[in-house]
Amino acid sequence: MAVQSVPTIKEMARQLNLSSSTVSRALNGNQSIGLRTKMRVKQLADQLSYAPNLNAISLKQKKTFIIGVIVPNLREHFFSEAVCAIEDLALQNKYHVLINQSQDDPERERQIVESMKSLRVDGIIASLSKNTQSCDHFLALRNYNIPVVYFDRVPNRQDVHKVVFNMHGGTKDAIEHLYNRGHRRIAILNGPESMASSIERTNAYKQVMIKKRIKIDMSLVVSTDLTQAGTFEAMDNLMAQHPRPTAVVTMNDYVALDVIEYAKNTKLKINKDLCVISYANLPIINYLQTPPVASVEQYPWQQGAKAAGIMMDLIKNNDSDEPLVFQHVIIDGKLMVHEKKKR
Amino acid sequence: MAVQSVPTIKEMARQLNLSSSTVSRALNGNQSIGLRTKMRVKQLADQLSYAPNLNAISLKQKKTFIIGVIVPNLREHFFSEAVCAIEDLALQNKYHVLINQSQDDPERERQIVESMKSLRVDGIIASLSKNTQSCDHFLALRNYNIPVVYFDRVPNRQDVHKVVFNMHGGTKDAIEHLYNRGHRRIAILNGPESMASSIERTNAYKQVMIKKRIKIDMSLVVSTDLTQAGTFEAMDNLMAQHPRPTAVVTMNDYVALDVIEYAKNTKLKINKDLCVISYANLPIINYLQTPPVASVEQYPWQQGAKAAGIMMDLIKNNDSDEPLVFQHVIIDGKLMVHEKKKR
DNA sequence: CTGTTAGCGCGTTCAT
DNA sequence: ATGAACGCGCTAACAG
Repeated sequence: MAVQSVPTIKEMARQLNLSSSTVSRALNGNQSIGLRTKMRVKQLADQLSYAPNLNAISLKQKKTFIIGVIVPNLREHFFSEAVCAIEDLALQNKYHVLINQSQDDPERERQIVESMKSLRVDGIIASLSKNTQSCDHFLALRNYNIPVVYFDRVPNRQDVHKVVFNMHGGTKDAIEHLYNRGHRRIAILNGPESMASSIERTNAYKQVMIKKRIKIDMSLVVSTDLTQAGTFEAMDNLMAQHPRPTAVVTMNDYVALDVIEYAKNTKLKINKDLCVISYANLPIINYLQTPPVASVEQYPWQQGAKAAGIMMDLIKNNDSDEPLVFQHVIIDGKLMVHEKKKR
Repeated sequence: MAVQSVPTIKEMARQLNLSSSTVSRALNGNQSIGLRTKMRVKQLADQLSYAPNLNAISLKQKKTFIIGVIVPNLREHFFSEAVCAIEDLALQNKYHVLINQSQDDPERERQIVESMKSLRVDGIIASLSKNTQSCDHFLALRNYNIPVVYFDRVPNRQDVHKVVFNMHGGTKDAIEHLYNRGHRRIAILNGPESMASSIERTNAYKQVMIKKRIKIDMSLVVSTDLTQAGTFEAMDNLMAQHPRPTAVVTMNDYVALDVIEYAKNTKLKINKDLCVISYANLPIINYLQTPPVASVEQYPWQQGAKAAGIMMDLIKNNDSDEPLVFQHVIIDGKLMVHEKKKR
């Protein structure tokens, strides 16, 4: 058998003795094509399982119908959930989705942005890597009119579109919940200090403490690298204090798991000796013997969906002359109390 | 400010009073370009943060440098891990990765394949959706010379490249481990009957039973839809038997979690009244009060890496005339026993 | 109704 | 050392 050349419009035109534009029109449902011709073309296309070459179409239309998505990683439930939402919405709008993980490496993030620029994606939805300082690589996309919508981990500037979680409100709720349960010495287990979420948690903490007229003790607010070892070390330091904290608010459920593990190892009773509240509300929390007393739900699906929605609007109005307004959306959390199940 | 046109070779040529071919050559490090010109071009490119249009290049070279990846979902640790490996290997080889989730929906899987075909990806790495019966949509890719490598959930045919887990061996190990601990009535909680893994587990089960001269009781081998409700129902039926099973091998860790939850609800002591072994070896297992006694590690990273490796070979030798040999790689599992930690 | 032509951005001859 | 011309697959403007 001779090497089969890949099906193109031109190739089909040759086989059917037509011009390539006729074939093109037939496939695209143009009115002015004879029914008979249309049928012949469609049948052949079917038989060859023809698929139009999007590269060629993109080149001509200056649109790729691809949305790039950059997230730190997909292992975290938060991001895989957000990505699901984005993928769903994009597919509904006939867009393709190009997902890449920065692995929290700024250099890798740069490369990904560069590669998406080369691919001429129609837009990028991104959550910054943990250590990203500058976002020049994202700003350079403006030369190519590629809009960017950030979510969750966003740059600290006004001239961008972003969807953020209301960390201040969530933390306030968490700490007040603990206060209402009688806790006065409450610790915070933050991520790296450079992360915006760490800073906001600390601010919210201070604010509640002031409101409740409790003396602020900054030795109760600690940063970790989010590893288990880091958490154990931080807990060692916290529990060595006098009086020791009776409650701790952790950066996320993964850290909370490590705190619970730490408690197990040191014979502390979770939610009795040490009360835990975290962020995220992972499904597995429900399978734990001693879950945190509560989690601040961050609604990853909604965050992703909102970001994707903004992106769709931006893309669809990209040629209008409306003055560009930067979208800043804030998603409120909700304190989910994990009641002990009874049967 | 006038609307800035996007940087292209042509545009830069205009600004520099050069021809586009000169600019092209300068950017690609062609020897025959004057140093001075080369510098001028590179500087302008830098200033405009020029990025070559991959669509144009793909059109010409008939290569997109994109690898498509199709997985049922990214929520499962197994798949996100495998995807990480693929992404890493691809990036090392200067390939882009296009990840999509079928959400276990065969129709959506079809659409994704179609869209990747249109994008002219250089190859597809796929794990089939739970309910996919026919893989015609994948076979149609041959018209476009797009190679496919399957992993984990693979089609049951010889004329494809695939990386599979040695389910037979893993299950044998699991059941013999249970046998050695004294269990004689061992149940299997399979996924849908159509899944190859379910069938293989059943076969391995029968084989061990025969070898150990235990009468096979097929009422101990049940299928579920993998939901919590399905698992609870299946467990109700199993535990109603006389004598009831003392051990159960579950499809994966997620099902195992539900079995443990079921046990909690019905006051069964895990690994005492009911011994559990599952597949996957999720990180969270280590945080459970009563983890399964063992898990069959399936090495998702290796599976992904192997599939990506095969794909790279296929792509690089795509124009050679070597007779095409279909790669069938089998990854062996390992029974990981979860010892109780002591401190 | 259908064919011809041109051009999207790029790399690659072939000239000069 | 540089420019002109061509073509990848496709659509759209213009012709008939």
